[in-house]
Amino acid sequence: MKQGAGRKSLQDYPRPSVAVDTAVLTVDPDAGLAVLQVRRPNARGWALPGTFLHQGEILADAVQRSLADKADIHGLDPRQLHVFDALGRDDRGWVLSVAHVAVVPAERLSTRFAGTTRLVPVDTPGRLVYDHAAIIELAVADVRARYEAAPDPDRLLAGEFTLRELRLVHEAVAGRDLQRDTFRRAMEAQLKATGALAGRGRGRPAELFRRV
Amino acid sequence: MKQGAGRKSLQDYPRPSVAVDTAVLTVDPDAGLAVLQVRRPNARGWALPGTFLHQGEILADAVQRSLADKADIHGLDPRQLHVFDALGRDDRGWVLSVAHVAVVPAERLSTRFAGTTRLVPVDTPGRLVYDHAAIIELAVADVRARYEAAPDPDRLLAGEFTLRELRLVHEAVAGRDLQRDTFRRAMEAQLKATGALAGRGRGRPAELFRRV
DNA sequence: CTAATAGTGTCTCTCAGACACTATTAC
DNA sequence: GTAATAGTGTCTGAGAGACACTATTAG
Repeated sequence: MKQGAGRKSLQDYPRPSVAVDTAVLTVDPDAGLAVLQVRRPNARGWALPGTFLHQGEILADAVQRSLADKADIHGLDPRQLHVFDALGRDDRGWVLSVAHVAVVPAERLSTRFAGTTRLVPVDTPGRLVYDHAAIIELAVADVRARYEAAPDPDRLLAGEFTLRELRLVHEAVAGRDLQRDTFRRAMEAQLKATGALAGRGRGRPAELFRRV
Repeated sequence: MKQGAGRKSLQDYPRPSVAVDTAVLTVDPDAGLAVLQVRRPNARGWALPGTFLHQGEILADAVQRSLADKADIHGLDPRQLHVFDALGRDDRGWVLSVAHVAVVPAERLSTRFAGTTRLVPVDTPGRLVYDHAAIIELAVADVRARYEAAPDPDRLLAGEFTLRELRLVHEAVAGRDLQRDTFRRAMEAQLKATGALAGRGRGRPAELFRRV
């Protein structure tokens, strides 16, 4: 049905609050693929970092702000996953949440607030609020799909790396071992050999590669 | 930065308007894969059907309502694609738009409002407002990916159909010819033969299949 | 009979997976 | 020398693409 008398202006409609919630994933040397959680500010338990969208702010900026505030993490490249819009999902009222995923090297998480944040393996995320378990599942599926197609698309590794280093990152993301020779042949086409050798450690020195 | 004195409540933040915009796709006998457009109500040109989210409404319901109102189309199964949140994207103010895609059989579009709607091939969508060209691209990519993996996942065909009928639908979606024998072998594993024959038309009668 | 469509046998090529071999280092 | 790691040759099996053959109908 159209409005009866004249056209409703934008201001006449009640508006939902819009929030962002982010699954910040990293490859932890101990835990493997892990997700950052923050202590809930006014309640018990843990949650994904999130915030309400401020006026005149785009979603990606809200994600960055929430992580700067809650965990002192900067320079993220968040990707949208899904809008969660169930009516009863937030007891504070009518809140839509735009779920995001961001992948950062573990070193960049070193400055995070120790008492109010934790890193948890994605397979055992613990008891979480709202739709946060579903967000983690979407985030993991997204990152795994992207890492199947390209060498370290989220730049967990710096400029040059050996195929062993690359494979260990991909194994952590995939959550399973990958075959050495098959992995090399799949990735080599998307890499550029530098000619330089890694030299450190035992065994034959490995060649260093760069992304194409 | 946290708020200085006390905790801001939900009501203290200005909120964006939230809209939905939907690319309704169909396979038209003439145009192939086509998208439904509606005349802009208070301006020139054409746009994807959309509406503002009403209070206490979920996104999928807003999509259904906008299509019932603007084109008398019912029973959609919309899927979310992306949130468009650029600040200058809507001159009516601060509006987030959640893009959706829905696929419907061409017959279901027969009741659409003739003067205020049109069906346009997805390759030549014409000049559109806002981000609507981008929404169509996302919608087409989404539907093509799903039709590569499964036989007619959006049920453009009714219960039983021949492999020829199925292939013609998939060719329209893909926008290119598909090889008859390869297509059959790929899809047959995901279908159940009924034993019945189609009988109509020239040539050897084709067997009828159902989805698994 | 011919034309048209359905269904299938089969060849080739590519590629993932797997195994094994050689190459180069530390010790 | 042994242990460890890097790099590669090669076999196998699955599957996509392509071609061609047979099968069944209308006319």
